[in-house]
Amino acid sequence: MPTSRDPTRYEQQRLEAIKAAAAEFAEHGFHGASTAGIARRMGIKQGSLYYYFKSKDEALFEVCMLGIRDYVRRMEVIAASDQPFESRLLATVTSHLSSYREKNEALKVYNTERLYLSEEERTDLKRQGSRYRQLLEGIFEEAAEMGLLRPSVDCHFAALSVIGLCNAWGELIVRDPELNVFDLVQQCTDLLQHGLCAGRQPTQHRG
Amino acid sequence: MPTSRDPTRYEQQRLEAIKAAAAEFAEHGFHGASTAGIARRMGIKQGSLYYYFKSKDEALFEVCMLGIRDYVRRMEVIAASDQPFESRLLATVTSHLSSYREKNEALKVYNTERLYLSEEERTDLKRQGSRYRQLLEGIFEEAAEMGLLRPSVDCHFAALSVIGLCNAWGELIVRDPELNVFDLVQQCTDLLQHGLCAGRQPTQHRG
DNA sequence: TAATTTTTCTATTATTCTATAGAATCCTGG
DNA sequence: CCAGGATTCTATAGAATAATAGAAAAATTA
Repeated sequence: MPTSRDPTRYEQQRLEAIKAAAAEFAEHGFHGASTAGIARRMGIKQGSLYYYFKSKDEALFEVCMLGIRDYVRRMEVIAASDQPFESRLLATVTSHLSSYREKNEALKVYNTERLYLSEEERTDLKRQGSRYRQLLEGIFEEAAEMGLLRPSVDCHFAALSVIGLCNAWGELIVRDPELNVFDLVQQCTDLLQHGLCAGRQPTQHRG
Repeated sequence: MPTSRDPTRYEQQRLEAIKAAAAEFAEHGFHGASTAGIARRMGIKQGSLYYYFKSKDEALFEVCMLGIRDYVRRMEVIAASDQPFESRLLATVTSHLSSYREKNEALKVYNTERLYLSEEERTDLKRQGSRYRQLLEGIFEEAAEMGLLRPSVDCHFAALSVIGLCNAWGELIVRDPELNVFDLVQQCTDLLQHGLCAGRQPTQHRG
């Protein structure tokens, strides 16, 4: 007997279904994927899937949610920490790229397929995505106030560039299992650091 | 009567068909797009499309080819020019981002849908894509030899990062018509320049 | 204008796939 | 073992859509 807050078998299986859907959507895209394929990955029949999902759309929504949830959560932690800017940037890139190596197909699906959801379904997701960006942007703003960034750098631009660069490498990581994520994290962080930060001397420039 | 090398009406219309397919694939993805939708954009009926394409797959292939052809061509020009490194980097970013603003939906389709093509069809495209990357990598290698890059920077990584960053911003450019591409080009180039290049003093280091 | 070629249309086939309904099976507690 | 609920299966309805064939229309040439 499961105690009051163990996951039900239903809940467990539903999670399996979401993961199976994530894999299928990541491989074939939402429209190219079939419910039969998802079911096959779970070892059940196509019709049985509808015990866990109301529709294929709902499956996509759940996959996207799964993809972004942890991702945002980790950023919450990084943003809330009192580490210096450089460490936070490193942590952000590490978290982001590791997500992809951990076969987080759901994150890839979130990135590439979410726009096929209905307007309403997307607003929920947008909240999460925006939160991520804002947290990251906040980190840059703090750094900017401390004079750590070059004055010409726009924080909004910086945040989106970090996300964009990491997603681009993420796609490559998913496709090529040989890629060394550790090296990549170093190189990306290095690129961003030099690209965004002021030189060695903190440029104690004050208007 | 068209002279010996004017485009035939057939060729013109076929190009229209490819563009219509590009728009449809860009909006709905390859599998989500319908041949009826492509035909509607051209103002013809669904069945008539097959006068120009053997199959939907062929349409995708042609769209991808259209997307990457000019793109590579422009890089050929940039790579062959004798301008200094900084100008070439700027030109690369400008060319890349402008492609997206010019509603080059085909390039977006190339980026996101090409993996749904058959193995053989993809090899043709891969040649083009690799060429682009190699040309860009070559530019970085030249710069490295001249000591313009920080020694820790890997040229392969640099090239892929430029492409990745530009594609990421490209997606945003396509979705948001308000975005000022000119500003963006500046900011991206700035980020890359500082991120990859050695400091002001060209580090006249010689082994 | 008549003949011929090019282009488009209509109608249809064949297939695929989502979603549903109800039967069958499995599991659990009594 | 039995009863009742949870889970999965089979079968199918219903819709969408890629691709084909042959007729029709439009354009071109003689």
